[in-house]
This record gives sequence, structure tokens and C-alpha cells, in this order.
Amino acid sequence: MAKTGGYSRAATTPTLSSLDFALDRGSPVPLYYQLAQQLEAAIEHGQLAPGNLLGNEIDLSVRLGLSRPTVRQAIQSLVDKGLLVRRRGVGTQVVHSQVKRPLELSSLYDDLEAAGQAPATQVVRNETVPASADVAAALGLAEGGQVTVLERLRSTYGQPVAFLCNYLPAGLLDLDTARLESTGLYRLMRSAGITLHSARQTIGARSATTEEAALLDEQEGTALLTMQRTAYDDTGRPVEYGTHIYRASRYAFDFQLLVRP
Amino acid sequence: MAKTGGYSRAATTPTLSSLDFALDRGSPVPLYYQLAQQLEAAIEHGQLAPGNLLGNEIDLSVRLGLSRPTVRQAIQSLVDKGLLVRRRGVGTQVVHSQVKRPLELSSLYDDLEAAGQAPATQVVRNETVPASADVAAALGLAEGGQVTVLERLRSTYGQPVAFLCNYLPAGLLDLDTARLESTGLYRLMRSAGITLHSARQTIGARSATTEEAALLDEQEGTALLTMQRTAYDDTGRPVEYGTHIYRASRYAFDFQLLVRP
DNA sequence: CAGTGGTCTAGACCACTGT
DNA sequence: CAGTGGTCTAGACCACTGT
Repeated sequence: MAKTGGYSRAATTPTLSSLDFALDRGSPVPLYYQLAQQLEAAIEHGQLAPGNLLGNEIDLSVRLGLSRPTVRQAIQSLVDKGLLVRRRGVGTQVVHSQVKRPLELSSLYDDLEAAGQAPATQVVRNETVPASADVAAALGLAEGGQVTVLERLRSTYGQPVAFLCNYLPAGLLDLDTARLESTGLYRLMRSAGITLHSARQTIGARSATTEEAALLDEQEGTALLTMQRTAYDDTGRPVEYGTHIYRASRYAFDFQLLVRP
Repeated sequence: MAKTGGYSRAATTPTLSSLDFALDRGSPVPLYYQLAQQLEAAIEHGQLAPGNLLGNEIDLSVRLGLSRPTVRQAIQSLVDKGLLVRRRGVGTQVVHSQVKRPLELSSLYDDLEAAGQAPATQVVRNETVPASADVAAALGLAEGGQVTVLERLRSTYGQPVAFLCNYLPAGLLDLDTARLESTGLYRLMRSAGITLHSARQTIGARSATTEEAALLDEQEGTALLTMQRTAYDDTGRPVEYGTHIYRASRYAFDFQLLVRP
């Protein structure tokens, strides 16, 4: 194989070298972030195909007029997203199968809306009560501490999808029934300045009781999907505990997992 | 408030300043990783309590004899794990509620073993067949391409827990029935040098058919938990597609989610 | 052996936070 | 205003990979 320095290097990056990245140093958007977004766009639009090598970091930084750490920061953020793979001694490649959706703390409302299903919510209960032992434990409160309990029936096209029971520390945010019927709980929390950071979820299944079947327009004994979740804000304080049941005929959990090394 | 440089700074880090971190520059373990592990241990053992401030990065780097980027790299890895929170202008704190388990691509075998349940596996089917359309699509193969199909019944204490059906590209690894009965599929894959990187999972529920009920020692119509998963290696190639059913009375999925900003 | 990413240094300036 | 983390530079040496 013929080998000339510049030529062979260019040959490993047929598409990347022809892309131009526009970096704006006047912008408040960090340079590494500008680069990451443009690389992501190039991957998404197929200009960088799966398996393509990116070219080494040093060349890339020289070509872009950036320092190597800045280029690495951009690349690392895409590695974290699962779009690129790095191998020492080999190079940085676009992954073969793209991760479509990163793992997210799923919001039923957002999921249904994203699927074009126009979710509707009926608030069945919205009051402040003393916490039972299990709720207090989940929310890190003293037993008998005040919590707001919400019960909501969520439907699409006039058919119930899920029955949601949630507990929140009283006074954490304003839980207006009208607003709860027009949007999701997590959106309300976000707009109140609460940043969700992590959650612990348990997903299981069981047969519907008579009451549950009636609520969800199913027959007694039908298989239901169940979820319990405690969500934490960015300081690690529990902000929400929920027990949900879903009609298995109308809903399933869809996850994209990334394995962190 | 009395304020003397050294004193007030020490006051914000009552515990950290009394901890000593032992960094070994002769070790092949990176310095940032040594620091991260010692910080993590200090958090786990309660020497750094939830809400404690870590002290600013500059001081920390001077005290440890490290550069600031190295200290930042250690801190960032714990922020990624959900153990620390950083706020510009405020500082770095230990989160209030610790993330017990990071999100993982769960292996039923490992989960059961970790719970002290001594899982046993019976291989019901292990053969190479042409791929059906759905299996070929999931694995990115041509329809009719060769795939290995595995059917396994997993039990603990002599009672079935799940029935697992998996498809893998033929020849990807040696799937010895005896080894499959003594360990989990993911462990076999790891020991064959396959690094799992991401997966797409769907979790749902449905009623057991007569055959499924018989397999799992349940009654027809019982609620079952179902999972479909396609797993990808670190280059993004699909390496496994599975359809699993679980006895809801004996198993539930337990997840720890981190929300990436 | 050449080429790659992994780690590390010693700075600099800035944006944001809370008093 | 002082203190914090966020971004960025311009290097250095090393470990690993594949030929």
C-alpha cells in the first residue's frame, strides 16, 4: 500500500475533512459545545457514517484552531451520549447503531404527547394529609408529616391508560388542579424550578382488582403493569413518590440504556 | 462574623480537611481515579456527610499536590455517578440521598445472584436456525441469516422465575450448553471479549397463555412481566435480541435512573 | 514502529452566586 | 464584592494498538 503522510491521514477521514465547522468565539455558547453539536448534526445527517474514523485529536485541534483539551471535551460529551467510541491506539469512530433516545426519567405525559396521543388528565384527588409510614420513609419525612396526595386518571382518545397516585412534601410547589389537568406533574415541577436528578423505579406486573379494573375500563384479573418511583432533585432530596398502574394493553416502558464502563 | 482567610475556609470543609488522601504516583492507577475512589469511600463511610461542601477546587489541588484539571476530573466522575453536585458560585456538595446502584444493563442472573438467590438455568433449546424477519431486523442481519436461538428456564430454589428466549448472530461466541447452565449469558459474552455498551428495552405485561403458565408453574391468565431487549456492543453492533417472560409474583425490575442535564 | 487516545501540568480569564 | 465552578490554552509524557 502506498503511504504518504498527508494522504494516508486524509484517507482515514474522507468525510470529516470535507466538513466545515463554524466556531464562533464571540458566542456565549462554549466552543466545545459548539463543536459537539456540529459533530452530532453531522452524524445525524449521515455526513459522518457509522464506523467512520474522526481523525486524531491533535490534527483536529490544529485544523479547528482549538486546544486539544477543548476538542477532547467535545468528543467526550458525544462518547457519553453513545454516539462515538474511542479506542486507544486506534482512533475515534462513529458507533454503528445510533442511540436514538438517551435514557430519560420518563414522564408518562411527555411520552404520550411525543407519540401524538394527546393525553388528558382527570384529577381524582388533590389534598394534604399526614404521611403514612411507607410514604414518610420514601420521602424522608417524619411519619405523620404533611404530604400532598394526588390521584389522577390519564387517558388518550377518551380511553384510560393509567391511574397515577403520587405523594409530594406539602408546600413543595403549587399543585393547582386545573394546571394538573392540562399538563404533566414533572412539567409543573420543572416550571417551579425543581430540577429532577435521579429516581429509583420498580416495575412489575399484577392482576387488576375489581376497583382497578373499573377505573381503567378493563376486566377484573387483567394483567396490569405497575411502577413505583421515588424521584430526587439535584441536591438528592426526595421530591416525589408515586405508585402507578398501567393498562398493559395500551402502554409499555421503552428504555434506552447506556452501560457506563 | 470574624473572618480570617485560613480559618473561614477550613470551616466550610470540617471533615474533608481532616481526611488524608494517599496518592501513589508510582501506581499505574491514574491519579484522578485514585482521588475519585477515596472520595467515594469517604462519602460511603459517612466521613463526608450529605450536604457537606468539598472546598474549592484550587485549594484542593494545592493541598493534594495535583493540578486543578486532575482534581476536576476526579470530581466530575463522581458528579456523573450522582454522588456530588456542583454549583457555580456555591461549591461542590455531597448529594443528600445517595445513589445506591448506578443504572446498569441488568442481567437476571447477576441480579438473582446478588440477592443471594442461587439461580439455576435449564437450557431447553440451543441451536442455529435461519433468522425470521423480526429477529433479522433486530440483529441487523439479512432475513434467513444464521442465528443461534437459546431458550432457557431460570429458577431459584427449584421454582421457575423466568423463561428466556434469546437470539445471537451465529458464531459470535461459543455457546456451550453446559456453561450456559452454570452462568449467565452476559457473563459468557463478557468472558468472550464482547463489551456490552447499550441496549434498547421494552417492558410490558400480559396474561400467561396455557403453555407459558405450564412452563412457569403458574395458572393460565396470571399476570406476567415481559421484556424485549436488543443489546449492542461498544461499536454499536447488535449482539443479542431477547424476548423474556417473568413471573410477576417472583420478579420485578429495579432501576436507578440518573437524569443527564 | 508509528499512530492513537489517556493522563497530567500550570497557568488564564470568565460567568455566576450570595452577601 | 469575594468566592466559586466553567471554559480554555499549550504544552508534556505515557500506554496501548496494529503493522
